[in-house]
Amino acid sequence: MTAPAAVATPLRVATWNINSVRLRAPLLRQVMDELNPDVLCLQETKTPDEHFPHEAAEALGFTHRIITGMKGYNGVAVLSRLPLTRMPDWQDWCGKGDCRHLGVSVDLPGGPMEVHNFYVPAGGDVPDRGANPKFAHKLDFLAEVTAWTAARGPARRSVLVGDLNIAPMEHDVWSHKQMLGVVSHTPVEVEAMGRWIAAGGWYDALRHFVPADQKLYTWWSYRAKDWRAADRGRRLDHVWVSQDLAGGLRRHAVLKDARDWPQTSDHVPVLMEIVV
DNA sequence: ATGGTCGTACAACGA
Repeated sequence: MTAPAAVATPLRVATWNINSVRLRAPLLRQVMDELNPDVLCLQETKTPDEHFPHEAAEALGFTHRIITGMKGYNGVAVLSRLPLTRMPDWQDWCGKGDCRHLGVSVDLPGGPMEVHNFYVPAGGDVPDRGANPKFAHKLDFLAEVTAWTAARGPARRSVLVGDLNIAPMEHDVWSHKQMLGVVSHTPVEVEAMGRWIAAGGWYDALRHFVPADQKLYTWWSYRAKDWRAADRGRRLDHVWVSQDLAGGLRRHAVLKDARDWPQTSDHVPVLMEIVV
């Protein structure tokens, strides 16, 4: 007689571009109340490691934390209820030392699972490599990450989340036609993202739940008078899973109401529940 | 067609 299979408990992974972790640490309580993630990946923490609000994270049950931050810009963090190990093959993308990626291993009963937390360069305003060094940096970053991904081979027991600053599909933006020349939705960026996702054999977990013909956004500009009425959003934040985890996808949530919180980020938290 | 708002850190830059 065989032993009964272990009961699979879904893991809850969330991602949020928090746009300053020091300013918005109090909002993490609301993220926990609404989404209750086991692993929370943050981008744009904008904080040197010595000033990270560890106490606030600890108080929410995130006893394991791996962070990489710098003064004023960028910065990513992985907060977890489960033990984490930083992955050894850290890359300094484009040689800039700008704290845009953490790869961690999460200690789970069924074996370790990789979590990659990315903050891809926004790319500035002009979608021209020659005229705009920030756009060149974005494309170079994507090319480097894609080459690294291809060299590692297809992802297994892995999740990739973050602010990837690209809205690849027609209904990831409010107007495909009007956005074709706007950085985040240009064909050259969308193609670069396509090469990245193919290189890792990644699976777009949010679009597993929301059909391609339905609008799906995770970001709304601060500049709109009434962001909800205008609803000119973009899907800049992503959750990708390795093919072997696609069958374990159980539920997603895009916490749109967070966009109305007092002094909130222009991105909203996104949750994925996965049996691993 | 343009300007619109944030955060960091104190002028200007990045988004």
